[in-house]
Amino acid sequence: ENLFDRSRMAPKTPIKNEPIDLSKQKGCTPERNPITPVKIIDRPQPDPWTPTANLKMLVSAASPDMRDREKKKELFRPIENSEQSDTPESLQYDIVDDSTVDEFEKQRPSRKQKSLGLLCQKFLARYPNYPLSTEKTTISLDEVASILGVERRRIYDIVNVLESLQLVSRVAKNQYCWHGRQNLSQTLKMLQEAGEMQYGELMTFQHKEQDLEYKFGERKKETIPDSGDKPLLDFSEQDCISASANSRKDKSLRIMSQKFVMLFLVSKTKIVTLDIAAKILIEETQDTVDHSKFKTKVRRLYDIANVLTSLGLIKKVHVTEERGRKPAFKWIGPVEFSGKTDEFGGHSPISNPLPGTQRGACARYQICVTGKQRFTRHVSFNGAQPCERTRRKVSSEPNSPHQERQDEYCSKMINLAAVCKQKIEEDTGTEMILNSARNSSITSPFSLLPVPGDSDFCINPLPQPVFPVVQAEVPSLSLPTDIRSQAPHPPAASKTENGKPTLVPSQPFLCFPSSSLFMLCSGLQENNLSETLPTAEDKSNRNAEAQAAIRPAVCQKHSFHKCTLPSPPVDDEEPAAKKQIMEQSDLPLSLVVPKKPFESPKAESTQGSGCPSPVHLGAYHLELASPAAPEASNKESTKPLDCQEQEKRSQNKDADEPPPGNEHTSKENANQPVQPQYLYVQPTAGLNSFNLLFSANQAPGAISLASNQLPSLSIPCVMVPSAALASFPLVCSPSFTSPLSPVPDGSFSAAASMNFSMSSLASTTPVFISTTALVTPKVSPTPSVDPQQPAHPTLHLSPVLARSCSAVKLDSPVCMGHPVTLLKLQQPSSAPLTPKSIRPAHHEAFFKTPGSLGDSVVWKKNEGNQTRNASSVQRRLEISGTSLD
DNA sequence: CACTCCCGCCAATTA
DNA sequence: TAATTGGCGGGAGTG
Repeated sequence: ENLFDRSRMAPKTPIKNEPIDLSKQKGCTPERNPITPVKIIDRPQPDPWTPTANLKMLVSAASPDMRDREKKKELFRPIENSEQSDTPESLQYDIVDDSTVDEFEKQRPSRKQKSLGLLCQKFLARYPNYPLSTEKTTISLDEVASILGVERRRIYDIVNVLESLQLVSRVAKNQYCWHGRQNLSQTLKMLQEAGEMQYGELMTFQHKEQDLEYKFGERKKETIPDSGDKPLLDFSEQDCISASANSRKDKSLRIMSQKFVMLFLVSKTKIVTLDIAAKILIEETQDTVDHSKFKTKVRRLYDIANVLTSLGLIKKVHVTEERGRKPAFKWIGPVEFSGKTDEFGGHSPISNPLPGTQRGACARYQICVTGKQRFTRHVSFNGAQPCERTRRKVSSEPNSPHQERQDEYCSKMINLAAVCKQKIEEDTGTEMILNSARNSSITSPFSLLPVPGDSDFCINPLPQPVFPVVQAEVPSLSLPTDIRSQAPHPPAASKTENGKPTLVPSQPFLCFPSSSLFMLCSGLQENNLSETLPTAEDKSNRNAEAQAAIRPAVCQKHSFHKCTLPSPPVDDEEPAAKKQIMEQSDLPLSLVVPKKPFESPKAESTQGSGCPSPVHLGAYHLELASPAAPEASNKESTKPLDCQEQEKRSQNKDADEPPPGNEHTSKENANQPVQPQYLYVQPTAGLNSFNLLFSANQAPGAISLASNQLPSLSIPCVMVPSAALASFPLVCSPSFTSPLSPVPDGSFSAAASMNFSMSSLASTTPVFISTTALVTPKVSPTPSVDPQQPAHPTLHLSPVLARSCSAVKLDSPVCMGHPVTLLKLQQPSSAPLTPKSIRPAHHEAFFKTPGSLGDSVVWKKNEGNQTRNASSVQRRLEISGTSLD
């Protein structure tokens, strides 16, 4: 509406106003830092048009500033008027015309005219929704305040909310940078994910407020330790600035705004009543529940709601309940964030390389979970060092071997993934997946794994056993040492698709924006990590050979779809067309087929997936590679595994393994230890910071072809911020780490299902996930193996996951990051930790918030938040939870 | 009267 | 110390 009006208005508005209007509209243009445009007209009439105005004038008279403002207001009016005239239907404006202005009475700005919402509209009208990426529009608070004729205080209200959605960011003292809605979708996605973590369960029951409240109450208890106000996502952090700034009290308005939005995104009904929102927000805060607090909260919510309404994200509605009708707001903004291309387009700041570069200190994390979902986060480290470090490494190591190996692994992983997908599809049914995908609520936050929810993931059933390999081409961009170069991949990849369309017609695996995915398979179980590493390298060498084998990976369209372009950083964006293409078939992902021949070549690649992000792997890449390599390094792993085989294996293992959770224990009894496989995803442009490691092991198991059961899928994955990697060589150690545990594999598989907690992600802290405690490279043998072992001392996260994983948070809560978060995947065997674990995770869990909530209680959470988060995540992951079924 | 939510005091933060 | 930010809640406008 605004636009509409504006367009009309623009012409109309008198030149004088121009500074204002013009700038706004066209404004996209360059920064509009109009020096101080305002003055222009003003001087003119001081007369107050309304009595009130007079009073104000008098009152404020004291300060010259006020006077100016008043003047400004006057100036502003014309604009307002014009709007009105344009849109008569709209609110009632007393003022019809400038002429009318004369009359004070009429004019007297009604309260509505001064409403924050209207003010916000005016504010928004000044800036383009989708400013050119190249142009940075800066907003001067003073200027805006004067132009709009309001006090700065009001502008803060608006800006704070906008900032929470990243429509603007504060760059300096009175200066804000206008981003427009470019990132809105991403931001919303993030919030959604975060919200799911936090409120997912609650929202499930949202329709029943009572339930909600009830749950909330429960949750409250659980979460007490919660980080509290800390913003789940402190977008502001993206700006490095924030790092230091975090300190600031809490920016409640911003945080509240984010939380409020989260509630909508998580809510199935998309309707949130004010009182519930207020209660939730208050409780989280742990504030006393006193009535005054509540009232205050509600006031704030109105403020926020007004702004959001202006943004067209929500609208006011009323819900009637027994008690009567309550004010509520309905989300009318985008519900699904598939990552619209435009949104993610390179334009988006996030994708934009600049941010990264600009802020040396900040590491940016972008994760494209399912292709659809992409999570971006900027993390700021204490120093810039991390970044540099990373770079250095990258530059320093161009090693191909690792990559190659990775490729192999990747291929395996891919296969697994494919299988998993299939499974998922089978289990869940594509439709469901899609649906779920649509519902933001369903999607699991941060889960890297393909979640049933995600459409992206849809897997096509592989008629045949999965093949190990598929390789996707890696975009040149991606790795300096391009894998491709190392190993010539047969163009075949595409062929693979062609050839075996059946296999993977649409399996989407994971879509990563990043250019490359690596799958690492480690074979072994037996090797210690340390050993592994070396081996991996060795293998890497081998890889070259293997590479020959590699096939081009096929990307599934579906998966890609969602992936769309993650607007990767700048560096190399490929033309859109190209991108698309990539999506379909070439993914940046490079999947390497394991050398081993197992099986059929066909396998599939389908997955592929990747999102095309072009981009720079650069520094990260190297880092990743190195670390990954080690993991990958299992000799065994090298072999390509047949998907099926793997599955079977896994299944077998599962079966073997006592872990309670596994429902789907495979029928097959092969006891082979599963080789741990990892899928390594390089952080490409899109992913910048995140490295993902997936353990293939489980996947296979998880995915039992035979079984339709969802649960089967568990893919272990680890996300690690590149930075983290830099610091830490390996992130994940699946079971293999310990030769100790033969079982481990199984366990690992169990572990496979991963959950990420938002918090963890959010936090700068790197996350480590391992079946065994990662921390110590050496794994304690015992733990893993022993099925009977009691739960680890570590916390149990979610009931579901718990069995498979325990997350431990070393340090601080999410935001802060420094501390490393460990997620320990418990080995299945050991898993039995908690009774909970026993419970099998069901697919459903994904879709629904499990009643697990209750279970959640179990958590031990040292750290409320993370724990909590983890749990929620885990729940989602459940699916993956191999062992489960 | 219940909703809304404007207004601006004033404390916390910054510059 | 001055300026900027922004929490907060009184209380007024609306319906």
